[in-house]
Amino acid sequence: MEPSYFSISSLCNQSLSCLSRPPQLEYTTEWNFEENKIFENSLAEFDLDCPQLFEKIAIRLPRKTIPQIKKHLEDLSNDIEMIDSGLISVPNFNKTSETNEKKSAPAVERKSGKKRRKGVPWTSEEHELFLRGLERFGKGDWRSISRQCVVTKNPTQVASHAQKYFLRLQNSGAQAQQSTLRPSNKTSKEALMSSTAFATATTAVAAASLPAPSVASTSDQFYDSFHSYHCRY
DNA sequence: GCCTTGAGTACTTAGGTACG
DNA sequence: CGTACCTAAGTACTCAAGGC
Repeated sequence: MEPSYFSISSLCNQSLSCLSRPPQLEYTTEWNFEENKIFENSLAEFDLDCPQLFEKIAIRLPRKTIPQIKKHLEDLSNDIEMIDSGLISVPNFNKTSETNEKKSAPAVERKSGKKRRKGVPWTSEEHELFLRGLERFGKGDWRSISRQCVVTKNPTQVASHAQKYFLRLQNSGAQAQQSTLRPSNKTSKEALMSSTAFATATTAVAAASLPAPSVASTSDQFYDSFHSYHCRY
């Protein structure tokens, strides 16, 4: 039985009572990048059991109705479940990776005479799958994450990516911590981003420190990781 | 516009550990 | 004991910023 990250029915049954919301703009059914980002950030910020979750998100997404937001969350949940259950395959980036390697990642001659392939940047999709794998299998099970989630990367690559990822989280956490001690010229928005990054980073690092696979316990940990990463991209 | 430099990131490798 | 895997540390590369 695969873990369900959130119970849609319980969420949908939550009270729809009145929270103040700005006057509606023109509603759109398409979700653009910015809206998705706001949506993800909101999920990272609010607990999924939070009362009036959808109303709070809707305040941030004036061009979306509450039913649209519910549907979007449901779609996201379905995607995760279908990937987890193997009903749908993870998007295969092998072809593009190969293409990219040929285009921009030629083998590089090393001092030792061996050839070293130039690095292929991780896409946001790959990192999202990595985070889902991390949530599902826990820190350390890079083989499972590679085979079942990030199929475009081998276990060594996944491990390497994870290593730098957690290092980055720690660094950003330390920086954010410093920024709270030593005020800077940052704008309030930037300061907010730093504090958010610190909060999410520390949570993600804490989650990652748990023995595998118990890390896959709460959806907020998943979204903390998800959120902190997407702040970067 | 070109060069230098430093930060960021992907990749490699050596050492350690768990398992059959 | 051999194999497979993970971790930590180091290496190589890209790119943006700054100086000239």
